[in-house]
Amino acid sequence: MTTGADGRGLAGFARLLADPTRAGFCLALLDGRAWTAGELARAAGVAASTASGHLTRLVAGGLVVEERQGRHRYVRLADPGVAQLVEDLAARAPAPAAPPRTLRAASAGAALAYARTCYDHLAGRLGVLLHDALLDRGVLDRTGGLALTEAGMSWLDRLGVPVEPLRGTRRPLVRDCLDWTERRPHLAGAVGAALCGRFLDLGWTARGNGRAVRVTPAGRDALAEALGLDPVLLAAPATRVTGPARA
Amino acid sequence: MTTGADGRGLAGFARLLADPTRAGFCLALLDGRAWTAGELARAAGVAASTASGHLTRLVAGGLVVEERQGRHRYVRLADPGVAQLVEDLAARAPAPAAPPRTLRAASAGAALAYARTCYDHLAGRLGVLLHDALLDRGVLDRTGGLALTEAGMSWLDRLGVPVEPLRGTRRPLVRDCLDWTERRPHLAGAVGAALCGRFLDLGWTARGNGRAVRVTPAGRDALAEALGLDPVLLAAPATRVTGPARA
DNA sequence: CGGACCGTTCGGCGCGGCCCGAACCGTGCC
DNA sequence: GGCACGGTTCGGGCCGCGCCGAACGGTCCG
Repeated sequence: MTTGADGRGLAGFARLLADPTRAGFCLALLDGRAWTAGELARAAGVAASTASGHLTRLVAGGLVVEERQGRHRYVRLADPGVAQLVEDLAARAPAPAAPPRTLRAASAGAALAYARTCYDHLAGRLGVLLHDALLDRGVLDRTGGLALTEAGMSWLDRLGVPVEPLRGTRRPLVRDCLDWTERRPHLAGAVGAALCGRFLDLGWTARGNGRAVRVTPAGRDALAEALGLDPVLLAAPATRVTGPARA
Repeated sequence: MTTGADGRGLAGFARLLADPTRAGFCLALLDGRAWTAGELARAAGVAASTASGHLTRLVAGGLVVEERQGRHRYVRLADPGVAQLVEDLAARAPAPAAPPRTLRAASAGAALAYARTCYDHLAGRLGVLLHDALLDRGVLDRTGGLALTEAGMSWLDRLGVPVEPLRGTRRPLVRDCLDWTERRPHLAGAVGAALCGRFLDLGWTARGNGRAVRVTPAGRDALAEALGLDPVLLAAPATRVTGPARA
């Protein structure tokens, strides 16, 4: 019943994340997509055989689920709870001693700081902007905990995101998620995920490389309209020089 | 900024919990109290020298803070966030293969299943009962996320738990915490912690061994009154052999 | 002042697990 | 059919680290 009065269960579970390679896998999977075993191996810089073993352990431990298609082994985080766990742990982990910032990392960082997915919802400046706008519009309410208002439910409905189907799950409708780059909360939970998906479906946003997200030209005006914001606020990140990142 | 694109930071942090002894320390510290190094060593069944090294690592990693008094080294979890992290991880960890239930563990388990602290708030049947009663009384509201109502704030005020001082912190006022034994949510967050402390201050509850909590005779009537419940519901755990099967 | 007690440091031992390369299997494509 | 490719399995090497006991230092107390 209680999951082990001694620490063996907890330790065994934590050990899954206690290896740099496995931890790197999980961080990569935070983009919410399914990766193949080989992609993860290359991204982590280990041999395919090594990656294979790690994935088997992660699957056995319930952190990750796999789906075999032909000769590929697709793998993704088991559920949003796992994603949150990884985020929480990573947020507390001290930065690994003088991160060797390459130029590429820095410019990728700029795109990520502007907008990215946090597992399955929006993060970065865009995520925080969304969160703030929803508070301003009365979609969310914060007197005594974060909650979705009545007005918010019809707002979502008009956007094509009916709330009722989201209720069934054990997942909270709305939840705070502390933004790494902004150090302020953005919107997570079932509604946060549904909104992120809806924006992609509508073509208001599109995925960039990795976890990066960009706002499409059409999305810029539509989002501003829906949120009651000035479109200027949704301008792309500063590195306009090279044009928007490739889709 | 982002805490390490590679997994080294995360892995190093997770490794703190990846050892059964250190994990056991953290689980013990979930009672919210400060333990001495020796107490933890005995509880975990390791030599004092071993425990000393582990504690040094936990402190360096920020999971635990220490306070030296004379020849004692007192240690406790660094903050509620760490406690939540440990709880979340432990809840996901699979039970460690055939837990050797001793008689003593079983009877201690009964007390714990009735009422215990979950770091700094109430858990167990009592914690879930509290949570449900607060929903019934309209102190909490669950339409669209867990939130504290206006009525709830004045209810807390009458109880001697002013809400305003709780707002300053980054901690959410109210938060769900999944109960290990009941498999249903109980109340965590700043309000959950304040209530737990207030009940102890008022003498309505008292600490037992470890994380166990009991309701005092006076507290039984006072709690029932405050929550609008039948005092019978607050009866002690089933020393009464065939109590209702614990859900 | 001397003894009891708590905690730390150090040396040494042994296990576990992380890594790779090589060989093998199955799938998909030309 | 034959080749390219993704993934897995196996064996071997290596390093990290968790454990203990012994010795030492600091604190409290009689």
